[in-house]
Amino acid sequence: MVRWQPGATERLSVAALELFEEHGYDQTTVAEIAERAGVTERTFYRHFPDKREVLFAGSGQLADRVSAAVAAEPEGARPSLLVDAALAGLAASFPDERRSYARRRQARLDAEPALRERELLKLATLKATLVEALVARGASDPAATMTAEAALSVFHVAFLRWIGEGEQRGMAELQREALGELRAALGGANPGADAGR
Amino acid sequence: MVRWQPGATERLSVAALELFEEHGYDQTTVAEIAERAGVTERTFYRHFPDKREVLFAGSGQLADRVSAAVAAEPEGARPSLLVDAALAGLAASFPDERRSYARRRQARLDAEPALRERELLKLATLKATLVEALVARGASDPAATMTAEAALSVFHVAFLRWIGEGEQRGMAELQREALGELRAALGGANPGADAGR
DNA sequence: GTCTATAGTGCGATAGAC
DNA sequence: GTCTATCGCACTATAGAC
Repeated sequence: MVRWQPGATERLSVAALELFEEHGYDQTTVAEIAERAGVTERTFYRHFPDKREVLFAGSGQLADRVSAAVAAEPEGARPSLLVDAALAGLAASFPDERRSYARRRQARLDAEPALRERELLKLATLKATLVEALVARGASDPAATMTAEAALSVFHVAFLRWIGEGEQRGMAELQREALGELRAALGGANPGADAGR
Repeated sequence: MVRWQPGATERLSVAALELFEEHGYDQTTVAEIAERAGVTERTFYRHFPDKREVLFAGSGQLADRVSAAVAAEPEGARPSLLVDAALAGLAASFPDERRSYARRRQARLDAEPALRERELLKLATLKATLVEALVARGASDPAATMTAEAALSVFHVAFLRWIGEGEQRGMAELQREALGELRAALGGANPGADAGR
């Protein structure tokens, strides 16, 4: 007989999402999550630094993919190309199969301010990762910061639509749409911005 | 003899910032903050819903000013004018006299992830407030969201520079600079975007 | 795996302003 | 009297220390 089943991190995440849906975040104790996952409360804290983190198990991978996508572009590439690469890296992490799970998860994040805070911190961390990757590809400091701000704005808006009720389009298309809207909102047609593609 | 001195909220904020500077956020208990402010621990929680909130006492006013500034613009005004109004409302909340206090406070926010999370939540709330105000002035939904994203990006970048070491320029000028950088980062010169002023 | 500090809540009592 | 701000006490759960 095995001492413990593998995949404790995922079991804890799944158990937590279920319990949050059943009784709400506040009304769910870490002990209950651990019990449903078949581990002790102490073990929960070996896998997650705190209760909020339990719904953010995959956030590290996301940042890694963005870094890799930008790093794959040639040194000194135009910012708009780097943005495209970053957005492509993000879109790859949100295939349509995950949409249903993402909707359930997002509903919990939206319902609980404590989880929303953590989500915002993850997005900010992702933004910092992107700035770092852009600088490594030769972008200068103010441009890298504003480019990352814009890219994350586009991603976030697209993601919210992706998990919106009845939405069928994929992340890549929704990101293209949001990028166009951002350009339009800033008041210019930006002629030639996409001329290189 | 009076039973309690007025201004408990501000006393608690000041005491908290001092204690965080002296011993760090984690090593400061709510009881210590309350004691320095001359109230009990229970009273702390009547002024602030939790420990993190103690450094965000004025955040409601900020949102109110942004709302008011946008609401003062004419119905159906161009988005770029509404952005200018929103940024002007924000800049008015950061006069040079507050810069020194803002630097001390920001140093604490940067040092403590828990406080950083709350800061991000406040910024997101401010963004939502701005979206609401823009929609009330006739902006359509996608444009309002992206405009607010852009405006908050500009504000945040400008604010970080405003409290930067040795920075002398005011918020209004720094916001103009950041807005120009954002437009440049998106790849177009945006001719005519500022023609109305 | 056990123990403990402390964040945060619920409820009741109290004292002053009006 | 009502209203509001404070205090006191008991209590749970988180999270870290040992």
